[in-house]
Amino acid sequence: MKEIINKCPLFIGIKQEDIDKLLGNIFFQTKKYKPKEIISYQDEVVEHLMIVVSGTVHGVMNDISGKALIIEELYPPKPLATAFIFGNNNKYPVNIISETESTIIKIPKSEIIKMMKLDDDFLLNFVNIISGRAQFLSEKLKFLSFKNIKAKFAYYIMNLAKNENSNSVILPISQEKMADLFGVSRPALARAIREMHNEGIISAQAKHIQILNTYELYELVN
Amino acid sequence: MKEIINKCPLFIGIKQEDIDKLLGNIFFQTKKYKPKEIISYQDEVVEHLMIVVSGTVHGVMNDISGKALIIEELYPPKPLATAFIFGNNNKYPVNIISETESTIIKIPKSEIIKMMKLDDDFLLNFVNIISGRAQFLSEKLKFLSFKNIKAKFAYYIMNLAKNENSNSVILPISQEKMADLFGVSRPALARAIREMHNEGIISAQAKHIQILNTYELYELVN
DNA sequence: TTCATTTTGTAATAAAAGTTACAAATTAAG
DNA sequence: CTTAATTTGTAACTTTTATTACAAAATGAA
Repeated sequence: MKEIINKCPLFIGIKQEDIDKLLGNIFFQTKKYKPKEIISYQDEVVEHLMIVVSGTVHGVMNDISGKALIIEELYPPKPLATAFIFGNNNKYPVNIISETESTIIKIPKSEIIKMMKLDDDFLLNFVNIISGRAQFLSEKLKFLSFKNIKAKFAYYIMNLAKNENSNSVILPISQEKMADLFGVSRPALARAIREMHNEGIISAQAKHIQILNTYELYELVN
Repeated sequence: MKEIINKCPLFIGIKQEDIDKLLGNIFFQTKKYKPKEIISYQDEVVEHLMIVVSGTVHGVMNDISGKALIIEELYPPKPLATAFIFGNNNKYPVNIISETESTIIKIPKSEIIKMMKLDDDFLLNFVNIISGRAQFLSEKLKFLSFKNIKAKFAYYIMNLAKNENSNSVILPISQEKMADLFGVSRPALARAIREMHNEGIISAQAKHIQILNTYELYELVN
């Protein structure tokens, strides 16, 4: 179990002995769950930091018909709902269900604060994780908030081009996956690409995209 | 200036003398900016916590043509880009521009950590703010991922009804704001509500909504 | 190389949502 | 209570996207 815990993002960069000291100074529980057992309910107030140390755990949204929509899969040594422990709306965004037999460490909120004060690295890790989450969501939201598919694709290839520092890029994923990332249908994405091609803004040939008119591409994003 | 600072969300609940002690123990700059002066650039690495203490500051996305899209307006005593100081992608998501004459306190990253260790309430405030940000974004993202406006509205009133534990709810915000939250146009939202009303799923009269067919409402969400 | 599989290109049609504009209803302020 | 301001209801029309279906091209495995 120790090997699992010190691979947990919360303890990255902390020496084994410091982790032991940290965990020795606080109160926490280790709890086992059976397959399909509910670990916590959507909208329940989050009182603990939970870390999966064995098994698989699912974040699930249920509808009334009993159909379950798996939102997230969590494996050891992932901490759970880190960004939902504090804040003004600290409730589980989904049901948390043990998929297999699983073991979970539960650390109460008050003890987390203690840990942050005891160890600079833990503090930094914790703050980094939550911040990273906000940043990821912010980026994702930016995508969804573009007004149409052309804008999304324009933004996407502009980012690729910026990283490559070149005017021609090779799409690293299939249209299918890209459509999924953008939250649109695949033919609609293909059509958007085709139209941008026909308008002379880009030259598109399968995965090979060349930016022909940077100005117009920028215009599309807005 | 003191009165401004102790109203800052980061210092809420901290006694004036403790705030003084806190700020006395760390290094920070106070900087003045002229109207239209750029405070920091999009994609620049965030090195400081900035707090607006006078004037107005804009978060702005620029396109190549020079047109500026104001993303956010910031007034005293708002802290700036709190969720972008730490994390693995800690860059300004937008350009930060001083709209008027403005004064800004700049606290280096390392000093923030010091402050978090010096004062429990500051630590909690900071963690609460970035967590709240992640939660806000997560909620917003959930909305955007529903397949149409009816689904968004159905989910929204189901949540209200669950909290109220009743079949009839009173919308707590205007359609205008709701449309904004959903990322849709206001008339389109009004139309969706009207159609659901005509279909007998709900009864809608201004802010008063009554759920008539729970099953169909659930169906809409999926 | 050849054949099966996956990915991409395309089109027609339907559904959803945006835009604009204005009237009716509601709310807030004096 | 009256009036102004805000919010809500509605309609016509346009744009965007989804859906379905199939052909062409690219890829990969035998």
